[in-house]
Amino acid sequence: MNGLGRVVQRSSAASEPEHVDRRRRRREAKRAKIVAEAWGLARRDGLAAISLRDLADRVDLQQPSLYAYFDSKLALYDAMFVDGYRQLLAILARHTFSDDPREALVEFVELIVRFSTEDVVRHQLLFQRTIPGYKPSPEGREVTRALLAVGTERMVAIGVTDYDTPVIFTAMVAGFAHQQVFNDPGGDRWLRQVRPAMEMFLAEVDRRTKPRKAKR
Amino acid sequence: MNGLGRVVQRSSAASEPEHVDRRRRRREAKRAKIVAEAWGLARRDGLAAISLRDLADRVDLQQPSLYAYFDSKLALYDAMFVDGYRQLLAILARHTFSDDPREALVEFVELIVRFSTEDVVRHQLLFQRTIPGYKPSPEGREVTRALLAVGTERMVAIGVTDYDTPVIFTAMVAGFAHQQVFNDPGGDRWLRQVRPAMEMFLAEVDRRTKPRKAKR
DNA sequence: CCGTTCACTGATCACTGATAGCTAATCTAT
DNA sequence: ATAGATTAGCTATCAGTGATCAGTGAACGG
Repeated sequence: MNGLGRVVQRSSAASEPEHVDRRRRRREAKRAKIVAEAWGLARRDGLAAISLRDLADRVDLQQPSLYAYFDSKLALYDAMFVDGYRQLLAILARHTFSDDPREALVEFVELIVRFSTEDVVRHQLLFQRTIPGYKPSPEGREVTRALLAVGTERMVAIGVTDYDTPVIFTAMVAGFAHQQVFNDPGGDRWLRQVRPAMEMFLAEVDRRTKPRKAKR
Repeated sequence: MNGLGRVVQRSSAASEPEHVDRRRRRREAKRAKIVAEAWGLARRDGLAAISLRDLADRVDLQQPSLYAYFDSKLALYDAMFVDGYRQLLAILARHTFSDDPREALVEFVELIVRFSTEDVVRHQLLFQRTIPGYKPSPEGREVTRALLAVGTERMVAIGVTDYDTPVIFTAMVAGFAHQQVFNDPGGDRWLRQVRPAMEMFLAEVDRRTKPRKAKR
């Protein structure tokens, strides 16, 4: 090691001295803390009722300091949006799906419905366009695309290759999640019907994929 | 007619002189005007972004005067809620459904999906819990109950009598409306799949209502 | 040790929904 | 016709909101 160890470090990753990295890490951690507290506030007061002053209090800052972490309130919502989708994607990635693709499909839908009921405001932000000026950022669009990919994977697994069938499928998933969240918050009235509904859907898929007599 | 015509009128409807009625009518008309302008503002700026000052300008009032017509902003949202459901109920009442109850079911769902896409913010207010403190008033709950009654009627018409099948049905209606509104605002990607989806649903209903061999 | 960047603050702005107190105009009853 | 009451609207003001700006002190770099 020569006289200035960190100079060597820096040369390895062009203009990235270690303490700068540490600072960035601290900053990222605080950003995450803010987002986490924002979820808490949203659950308490409603998604659209988050107050930046309340939020600042919770993370030991003054209100204007939040603007060092987020360009605007909408940017905060966007961070929450991305965070929420990452939570769902993590759950899906963690889950070990059944080998039977039909069973796996049921599990997939049930996971999404359960995820939605776990946190109403999260469901609102992720699946409904409720905040007036908000449009997902490129990063936001990427996580939604990632979820779509997981869904497409499940469609392919049951042999769906056409364009129309997934349209019906997504409507059903959205509908069950929505109804469970808003019409039976604490219960499982719609969740319990996911399986029979998916069996109905799979019967339809069978009818479509093999038009006439074929055993499988 | 005697000397004081309106005195006679008054006696006819116990403590309701005609000019009082006229005042009430004027007041009711202004209330309706306010609600109508509020819809316009909501469509322009977003449902949660309605400003009472903007709204007051549109109906030639000062902002505090709105409180003579609505106790609070939430009360305004409630009036819009009731108004929106009445619009939908009117459409359903006006429509002459097919004699074939299965065809009528398709029409029913398509009407609702079309209604939703006609006005995104109306769909938001009616079918999603998006305004933080808002809970429908008794009047609001009544119009939702009225819509439920129409749906139940359609279920009965196709021979559904159990408890679970309508749960699936409502999820599908909600899902198609939601997806059409938010994932294909101008188009008809989900609307076009309502019919095949309903045929799938009706096949399932057949399976459930006549378990084994029966022709019909 | 000097200069720069970072993290944060206090003051302030325009705007929001809501309330209080007032003023005409309109209607009621004598 | 006129005193009293009700209605419909106003101005002024409140606390709270998101956003902006100039400034401060500490940490870091050469």
